[in-house]
Amino acid sequence: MTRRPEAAPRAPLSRDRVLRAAVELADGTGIEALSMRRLAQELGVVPMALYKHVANKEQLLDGMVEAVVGEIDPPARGSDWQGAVRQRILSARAALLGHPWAAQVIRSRTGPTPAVLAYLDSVIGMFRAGGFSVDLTHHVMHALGGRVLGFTQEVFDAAPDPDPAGRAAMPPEAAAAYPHVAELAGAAAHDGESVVGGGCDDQFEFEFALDLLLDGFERLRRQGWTSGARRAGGGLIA
Amino acid sequence: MTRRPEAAPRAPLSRDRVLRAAVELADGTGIEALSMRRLAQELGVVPMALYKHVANKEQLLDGMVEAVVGEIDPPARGSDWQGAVRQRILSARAALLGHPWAAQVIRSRTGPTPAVLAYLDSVIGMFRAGGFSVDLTHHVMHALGGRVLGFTQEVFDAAPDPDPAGRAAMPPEAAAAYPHVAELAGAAAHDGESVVGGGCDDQFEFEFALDLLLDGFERLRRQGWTSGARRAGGGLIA
DNA sequence: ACCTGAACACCGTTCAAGT
DNA sequence: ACCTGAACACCGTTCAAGT
Repeated sequence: MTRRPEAAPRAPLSRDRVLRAAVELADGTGIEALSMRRLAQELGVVPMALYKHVANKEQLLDGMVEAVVGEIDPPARGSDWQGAVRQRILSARAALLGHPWAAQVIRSRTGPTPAVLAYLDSVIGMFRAGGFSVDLTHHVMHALGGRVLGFTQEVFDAAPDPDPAGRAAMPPEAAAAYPHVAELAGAAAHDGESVVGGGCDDQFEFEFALDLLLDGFERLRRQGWTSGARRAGGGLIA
Repeated sequence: MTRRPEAAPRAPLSRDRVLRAAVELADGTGIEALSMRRLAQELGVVPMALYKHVANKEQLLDGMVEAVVGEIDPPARGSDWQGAVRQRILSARAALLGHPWAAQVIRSRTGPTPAVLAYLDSVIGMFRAGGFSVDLTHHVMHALGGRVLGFTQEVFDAAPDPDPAGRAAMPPEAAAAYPHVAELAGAAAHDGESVVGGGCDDQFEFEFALDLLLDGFERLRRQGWTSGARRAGGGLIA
């Protein structure tokens, strides 16, 4: 009996195989269920075997981010800056949509990985090519924030309530205490939407905010905006 | 020897005392160091004693959010909607600035606590009073996202590098690979600023994006915007 | 009835013992 | 030289035993 049981086809471990298994595990069971021990079990190895390919869990998460950011489509050629940036950001969003854990993991990193840097570099380049000063480009990138990588700045991370009845319903005493929230929830209900954050059309909301910002950027660029007007007090259009 | 040692003045535990100690501990040592066991130790009690006052750690975090949101200044009277919303959001930001952990804890909650609901209700009410339709108010709240509670949608959660030399320096090979990032970092360096996310004037960037959005909102309101134009394709100002 | 220590089922990572 | 099991220092929470 020297033959190993064929049910456990021990393929040789590699950094790539570890990362792909980690992404798959996080996609399937959620990021909070991703542990070194659980991942090792999934790969049929002892936990310590993973440390041959990643220094620690932080580096594992870095590698997972690289994998997801690598899925973003390359820039399209031949459009104005606004179309180019819009297409690129919506590609980033599409890539991240398949990995619900990605946004929070990216935010938890202390710095950009090479793939993220390359992506940011290309977006910054689009603004520069479109006639934005370095100064304005800087602030505009801040204004986009995480949206540049396709994730929305929602107040809560909660998944939308899968029960339509639970979405629409708001207890009468709550509706009385928070009339404006109730009004919003009520008006959105006939669209199958609900209170801010739950059951809304995320894609529409993302594009609404993105376009509002991009239009504002274009307006500032045309005006030759510089940050010299800092703290001039209040609105930008005074 | 019936006297207890005075060094351990065992004040009676209460929900309020637990929450205040938790906020203090998170402020001082970071949210990742906040554990039920560590908190109990800080209060001089056995871990299980905490469960008399909070059902579990999730409810502890909810209570901490309530405490921080309770610090937000009440609305000011007698300004236009834009000034009122701006003041309220900057108050929220000021409250959260003292608690670096608050933004990520709020995002991790699955739903709004009563204090958060009351705050959102008041902001929604300001838009409605300012002449915004329910429809536009809905999308405008989404566009603000977490910014409505004062936290910025930065790509990374990293604290700025405390070493000024480390902030300005970018290795030559990195500068070559990411020229646009390098240009931004270089131009910002003389201000004591750096690559996107590190060492910048956060307050300025926050207000820059906030005012850009508020100005965009006002423009849509004046135009009588409705969501009927959904997916008309591309920019909002066509 | 109240309180609490031990225990359970986990973590990420170190390290020494084994081959 | 390589591999790995046991161990360390933690978690949040349950539960039964003690007063």
